[in-house]
Amino acid sequence: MSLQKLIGSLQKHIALSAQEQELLSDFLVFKIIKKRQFLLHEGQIAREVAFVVSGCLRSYSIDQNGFEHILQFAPTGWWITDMYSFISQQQTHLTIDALMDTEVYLLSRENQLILFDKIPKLERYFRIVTENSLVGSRQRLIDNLSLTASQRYGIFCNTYPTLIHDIPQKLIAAYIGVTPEFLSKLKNGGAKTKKS
Amino acid sequence: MSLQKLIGSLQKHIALSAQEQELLSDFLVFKIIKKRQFLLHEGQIAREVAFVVSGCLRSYSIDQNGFEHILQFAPTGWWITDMYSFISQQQTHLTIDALMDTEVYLLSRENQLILFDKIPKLERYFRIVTENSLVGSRQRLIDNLSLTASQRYGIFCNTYPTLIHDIPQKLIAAYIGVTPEFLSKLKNGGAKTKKS
DNA sequence: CGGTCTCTTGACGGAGTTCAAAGCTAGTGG
DNA sequence: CCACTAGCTTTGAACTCCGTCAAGAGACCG
Repeated sequence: MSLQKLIGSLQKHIALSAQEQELLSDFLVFKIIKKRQFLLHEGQIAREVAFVVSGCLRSYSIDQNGFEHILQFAPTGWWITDMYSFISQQQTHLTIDALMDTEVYLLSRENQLILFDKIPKLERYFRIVTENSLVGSRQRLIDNLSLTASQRYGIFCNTYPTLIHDIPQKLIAAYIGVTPEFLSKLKNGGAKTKKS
Repeated sequence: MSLQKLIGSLQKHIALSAQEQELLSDFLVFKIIKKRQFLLHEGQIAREVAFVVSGCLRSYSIDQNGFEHILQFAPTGWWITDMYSFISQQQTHLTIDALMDTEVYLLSRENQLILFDKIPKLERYFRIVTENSLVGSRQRLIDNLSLTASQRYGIFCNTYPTLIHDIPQKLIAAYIGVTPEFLSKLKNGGAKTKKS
């Protein structure tokens, strides 16, 4: 059953008894999000964090000129939410939608905090997951400050090898921080040597 | 005593008994880092996380062209380390040094993990601190993808109002992601209208 | 097939960089 | 307390990377 994917992720960091797994599953909600459907819309409150069992979600913000900037892709095995809205229960500035039909388990912040008291090991698990997310976010910040668009594209290909051929190229551009036109020129016209 | 600053930060999120405070303090090391001295050098391992009691630290990476990119400033009340190296105990690519004489409490990863078992509330505290750091890091990523250098300078002034006049301008440039020359032009020559 | 969305390509423009030089500030030593 | 040096800031001109705008060429879906 698909719940095993989530349990498998947990077992990498903590050991849960059968009873604890049972208790946890009572707090989860299974949901299918069809391609192009939304899990979270700007202005709403992120009441839940989602664990992706299959498919792929993305979170992004829309700037004042209407351009999308992708914060995170979440393929199988990843957690995704707007952490700001999730922990403060204030309105989100992000949007989360599905790039393809996607199965998720949802855990509400309310239930998460209850579980932290009932099963302290779960608080440990999420502490570790959050630490790792912070490492990734900080690394991406450094990459954006230090590297050229071309180098960032290379890193994207290494980070999300399964996605490269499965999603529109304009989404990759919105992730690495360039326009779709420029990414296209990077991949094709790439060698723009001045003619001799 | 300066330990009260740290306890005060903890009490914002959790309640510690006198015994627990005592136990915690046995695991902390107080240290003074003079201006320009290093807390962490590229190639070392970040064995500790630091809580700043007074003064200010910064963490930064050096790119292949020798340019510094500042990830974080840590004035009074902030925690700082290289989270990647701290949790993996692998070699760091970051450097942490002091912008002025700075007092810190150091907590080693080893001791932190012991404390998480002895005082689960501390794991909660660091879970919350890490969640908040993640929110800040993700927001900065969005800002770097969406905003102009001028707008990012404005945000810096709001985020670190106490630092603006206390640190060299080139450090602000290295934080917002422009050259010192360009930041200078932003502040002065600012209105570069084409002559009529 | 037709329409919409995506990808490509090119000419032009602009935000930010590079390099260089000169003025300023601040720390250091006598 | 002054002098000297080293680093910081400013300013300018040339340049680069990447964005903008526009038009055409696929690619997907009903």
